[in-house]
Amino acid sequence: MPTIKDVAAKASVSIKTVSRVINDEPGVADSTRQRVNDAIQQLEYVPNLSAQRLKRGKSELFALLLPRVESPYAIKLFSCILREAQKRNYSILTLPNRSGKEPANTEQIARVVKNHRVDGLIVAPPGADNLVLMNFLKLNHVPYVTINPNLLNEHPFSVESTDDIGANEATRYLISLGHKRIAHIACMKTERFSHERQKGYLRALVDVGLAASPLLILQGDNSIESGYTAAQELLNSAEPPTAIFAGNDEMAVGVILAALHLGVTIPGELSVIGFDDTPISNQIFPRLTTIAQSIPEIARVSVENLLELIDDNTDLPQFVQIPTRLVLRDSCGVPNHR
Amino acid sequence: MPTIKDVAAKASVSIKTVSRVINDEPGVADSTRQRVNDAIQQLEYVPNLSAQRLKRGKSELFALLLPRVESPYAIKLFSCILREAQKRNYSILTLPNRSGKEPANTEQIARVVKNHRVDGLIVAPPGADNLVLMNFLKLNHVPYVTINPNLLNEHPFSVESTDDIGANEATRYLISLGHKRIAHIACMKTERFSHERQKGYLRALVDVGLAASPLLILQGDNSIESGYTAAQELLNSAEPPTAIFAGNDEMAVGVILAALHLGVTIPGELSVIGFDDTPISNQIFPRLTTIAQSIPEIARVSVENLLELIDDNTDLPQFVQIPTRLVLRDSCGVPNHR
DNA sequence: CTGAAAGCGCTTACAG
DNA sequence: CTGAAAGCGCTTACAG
Repeated sequence: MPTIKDVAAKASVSIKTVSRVINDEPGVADSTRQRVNDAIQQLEYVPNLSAQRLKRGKSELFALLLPRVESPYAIKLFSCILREAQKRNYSILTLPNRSGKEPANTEQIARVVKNHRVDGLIVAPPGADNLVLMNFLKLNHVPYVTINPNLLNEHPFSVESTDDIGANEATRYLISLGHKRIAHIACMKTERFSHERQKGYLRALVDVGLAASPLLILQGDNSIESGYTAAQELLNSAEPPTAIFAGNDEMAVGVILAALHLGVTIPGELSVIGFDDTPISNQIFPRLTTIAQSIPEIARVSVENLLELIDDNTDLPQFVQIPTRLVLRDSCGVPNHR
Repeated sequence: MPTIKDVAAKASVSIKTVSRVINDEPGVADSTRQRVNDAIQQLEYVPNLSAQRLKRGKSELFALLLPRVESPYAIKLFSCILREAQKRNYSILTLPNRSGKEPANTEQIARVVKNHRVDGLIVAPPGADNLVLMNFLKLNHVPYVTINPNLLNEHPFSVESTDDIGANEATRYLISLGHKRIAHIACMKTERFSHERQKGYLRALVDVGLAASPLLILQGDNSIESGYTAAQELLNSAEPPTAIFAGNDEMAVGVILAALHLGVTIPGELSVIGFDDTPISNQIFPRLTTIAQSIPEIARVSVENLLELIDDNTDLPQFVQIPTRLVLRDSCGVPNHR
């Protein structure tokens, strides 16, 4: 492959001048710049990144700690972060995060981070809960941002969605349709967002003077199956709800399946609303009304603020919430008397 | 950060000796090796990869052209390739591939490949159909392997699943249960695997002397919705099938939803089998019997053969098929007379 | 506006 | 078994 020397020779200039052209530095005569660019074109020259990195002492490389790669949330996040990084000429090194607690894994991640001299880390959930690793990053002054951490105030900068407000909006929407018996299937207790969403749900009920019955709040585990089981229990109870707010879309899908099985029509006899706007929510029948997280926004804010941390900007907020929004589809309607 | 010089000074040896220890080269006295390792430990020294790459002229970096990052297939593939690469001390650079045909995108990918001096590329579907890019790789002698390309014999090395055999096994399984009217919902025609799967289906019917009625073969587009529509048409026809082999799991899920809507029980009145063993196939009710592709195997073979290509091994097969396997769950049974 | 020198942190022959 | 020298392909001061 051609090097900077080859270009310099071809354009009859010094390598320094070629370097100026490559890096868009001022102080090169237009005619010279033209000659150099021609030489670059002809030789199909592309700078060697390793050499640039070595000299600059900057890698222009982010590491992305991406656990549970299989979830649609993680994938969407990944592709959005990739795009944001690329806009800014950064590359992404993906670090798998099997089990966040395993010390061997932490050790390996630390090594890779040092080995590649990454400029900063983006820690997707549940990576931020690995405090050993987070501590390593702090001790080694590796800038990092966390997404949706369970422990707030432990990190230089975090991003999350307005889970509380989103859940509140979902519930208020059901109330506005006329529902009075609104059930909630909660996400796993270990997730902070699960409590946020439940809080938003409860507040909506209280605000309009509806009683929040413990009989209407069931614990799920985020899976389709747990939504299915919970919905069966609710629909077979003495006083079944007319609407169910599921803590996430998977469980909402479980609710739809249970309703189909029991011959309960949606949205005629039961309204269902989910959370996350996962791909499946737009593919299931009926298409699911849900609360969308703005993952592109989360990605953008993560990358932008990581760059701020790298530039040692100290007056950043410690965390930012990205607004959710209600996505109206076909799974909610006015309540029916059965 | 400490450099090789710091380690050398601390251990009172030359940097060359440190280099030998880092790279596990022979010809270092055990006591010296020990001293160097102690120094490395104390300084928490990790070699600078950019310097190593620059000197070695090897990047130990693969690029992964990963399109449609959102599909579960792509995600699984991604995480398996990541794992395989890491085992061999290779890093993965992920290249987004918006639309495979866009020339600007091809240009950008070509630049990044050169810029990073990647040792080789893994091209996930449908990247391999971008012949402009594949040609660029060939012209620049960048080794690459393709996964599931639509054009075979165009690439140095390709991996795919035994789509034909898998579909054949699925259909034979339904036949073995006693089904005689077995429908097929085909995947998008533009995909070669779609034809392979249909071929396997037809061969199974012909082999036992069952007629392959065109009324029983419907065209889908891989989506849940298209499976739903096709299943409704089939189940509402004069002579409905007792079993449906869907070309992929998404369409099989559509079949399940349609059956629920029409009050057709599964597997009592209708057997359904899918293809791919996507996560959803194990979460839906009833859990879906399907044909699994071995994505870990595909990843392993891709990475291994890419390394062979990089080592200039010329006696590789041009393509390899990875066996599929039947995954028995709850969506198939003996046919019922309605 | 342009360039010669030094050096980033390693590894590759080579010498002893 | 160990090391001094050269150089990978760039950029960073500095000089003119």
